[in-house]
Amino acid sequence: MDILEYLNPAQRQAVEAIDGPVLILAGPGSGKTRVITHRVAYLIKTCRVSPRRIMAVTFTNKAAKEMTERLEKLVAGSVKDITVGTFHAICAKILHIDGKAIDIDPKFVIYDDDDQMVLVKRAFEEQSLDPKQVNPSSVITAISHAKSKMQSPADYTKRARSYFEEVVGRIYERYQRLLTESKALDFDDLLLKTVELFKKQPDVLNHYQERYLHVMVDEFQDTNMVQYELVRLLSGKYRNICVVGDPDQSIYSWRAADLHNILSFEHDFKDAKVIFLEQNYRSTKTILETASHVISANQQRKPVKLWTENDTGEQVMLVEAFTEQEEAQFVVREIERLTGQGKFKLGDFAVMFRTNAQSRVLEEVFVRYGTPYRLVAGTKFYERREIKDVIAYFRLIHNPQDSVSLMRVINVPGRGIGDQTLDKLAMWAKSLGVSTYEALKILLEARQNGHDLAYPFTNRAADSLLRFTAIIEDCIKKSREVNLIELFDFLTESSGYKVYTLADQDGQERWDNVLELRSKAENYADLPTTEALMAFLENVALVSDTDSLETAADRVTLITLHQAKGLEFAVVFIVGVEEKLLPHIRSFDDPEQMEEERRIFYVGITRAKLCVYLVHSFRRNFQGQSQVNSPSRFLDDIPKHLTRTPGWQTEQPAVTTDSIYTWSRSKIEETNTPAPASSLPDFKDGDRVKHAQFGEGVVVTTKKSGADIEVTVAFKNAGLKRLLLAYAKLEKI
DNA sequence: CGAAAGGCTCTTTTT
DNA sequence: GAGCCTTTCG
Repeated sequence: MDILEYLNPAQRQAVEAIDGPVLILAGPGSGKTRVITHRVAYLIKTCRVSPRRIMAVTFTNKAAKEMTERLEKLVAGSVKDITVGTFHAICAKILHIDGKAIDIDPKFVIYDDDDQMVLVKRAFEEQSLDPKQVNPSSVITAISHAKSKMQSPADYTKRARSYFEEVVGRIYERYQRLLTESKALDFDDLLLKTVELFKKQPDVLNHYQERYLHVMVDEFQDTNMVQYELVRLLSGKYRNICVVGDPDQSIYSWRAADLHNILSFEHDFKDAKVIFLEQNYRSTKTILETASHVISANQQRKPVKLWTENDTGEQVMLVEAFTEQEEAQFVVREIERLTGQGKFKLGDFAVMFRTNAQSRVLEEVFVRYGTPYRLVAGTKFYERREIKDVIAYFRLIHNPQDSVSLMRVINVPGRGIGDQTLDKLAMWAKSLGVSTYEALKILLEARQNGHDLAYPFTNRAADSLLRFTAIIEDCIKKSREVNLIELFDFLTESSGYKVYTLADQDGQERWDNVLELRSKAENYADLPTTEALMAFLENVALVSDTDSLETAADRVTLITLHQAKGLEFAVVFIVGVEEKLLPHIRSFDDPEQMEEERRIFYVGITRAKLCVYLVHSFRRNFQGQSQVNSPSRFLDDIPKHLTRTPGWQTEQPAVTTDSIYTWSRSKIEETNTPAPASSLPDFKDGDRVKHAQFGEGVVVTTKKSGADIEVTVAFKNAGLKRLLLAYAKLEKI
């Protein structure tokens, strides 16, 4: 097979440019992944580079997985030797092996954002700070951004200029100490410590530089400063670094991603070859043109000229719904209509939204209509309580210093260990100058040896603590004797967790989840248990289960715009294309954020191959309260000739007065063919009526409107509405 | 100590 | 509307 076959000239150039730094600017649908995978294949097959000496870094696990799968088809036997993974996974591996050189215990655990929150709140408490005055999650964000910029707590504090920053500095410092005490690293630390390792230990760096002759980075526009520093260090020796990105698809600035890294790259590697991939193979001309108009309104960007040989295709459909229910209903019905014509199957459709909260209504309506769907990242497996509990037990066995896990499970199932006891235990441990778990062990040993020991809690509390400690100690002992699965079973039995879970209302379901975790652990049963435990814990920390979404089933995909990046669908619905939602309200006072919102919208549009529906709703429930949203400003950037609206919509444009809703388009509610007006019951002023949605009310006025009759009704609960009889299904009562 | 109820805030995107 | 926290009561 010729690796260069079927590549266009620019793609081919990108594949063949293997010496020295390369920057590939790849528009949506331009065959980016194809270029990377073929480049790897070219290196291995044509240039005879050992697969061991190639690293391909991705941003998400999903991307890593896809790359592996596609490489499988090109260089089957070699795939296992290529280093393919996310920044975080690769760094975790490096730190497990070489972290000792900068005092990182190989038994470190990885803290996710929940764990982070626990520590930050603990830091708040210790500093007597009120979480209501300073928002802990904004502190976490600030800490994360500081880490992304490689600022230590001291660095940060030095620069603190406001009260908030001063608080962040204090919390950051304490938080970091708590992490160290727990022998834990957060996500940012994985990157930061690896950079630190490389900088402080030149021989370690040298080893990795020697090994990785070729380094490739996907989604480069999403890298932050640490990540960029990391690849810069790694490729510092041979300088065979190839980064692929698209500044217009940079949508992760909130995670400190910095699209300026692309500029820095050109600056740091002045001899870099720059290759543009501009031919789009995915979308129709209309879709590509629409997307180009949307993104062109951004000021902070270089103009690019995307083009395609694909058909012109259909116009983009602009739809206004009344409520989010109607919005969802329109989507489902349209999908039904299109699949009914036999042109599409359900798997061809995606419904995209800005915020996860929007998915609920969609789900409800999909369920009501019986339309199969898959919700990407609904309730995540690893976020379930029972899963987190069991993992916490394992983390504790692996690393008893892990205070977050200890506190999580010490009283789960209930052992009569309450806040009082825990407070006293913490104080006691502090006075002894040991960690909480060490204090527990001291207690256990004293009891076993019959020593007297002064402790500040009651004997009953001490007994409870000892029972717990004995369980963990037993598990630790067991972990030296049995494999991971046997340990799993021993743990869930001896801790009482199995009985505790099954006793619950939906206990069977929760226990089934635990068993699913157990089946994941089976992958590690052949390894020595200590090693297995480490690999298992690393995997559950870094791999979210959205990454392993089955795509085989023929279902409609419900997905956030962020998660949709990198995917493609025949037909794309973007819902909630409204001010305050897309652009999101949080971006209103920041032009840079606003540009990012536009890029998010751009990413959504460019996912579509054939059709795009942009749907907004006149009214939407937000925090229980209904609010009126106007169509997104981004829609103004789309030339009219590229769009159309559904027939029913142009007949009766929405009219609003005094912020009172005046005209319902509930026609999509029940029937597409309204009953003839003549057969409608007559309503006159004062009639009491009932409406499916609005409830009971009284007719205020009636008036002829074309073939139909418009009735204004004062509803008891929903206020004044003007309704068309043909559609509104009013009942006399 | 723990369960239950009530009150509060806050809602972007995720490795 | 949900999740989190605090309060209250047994």
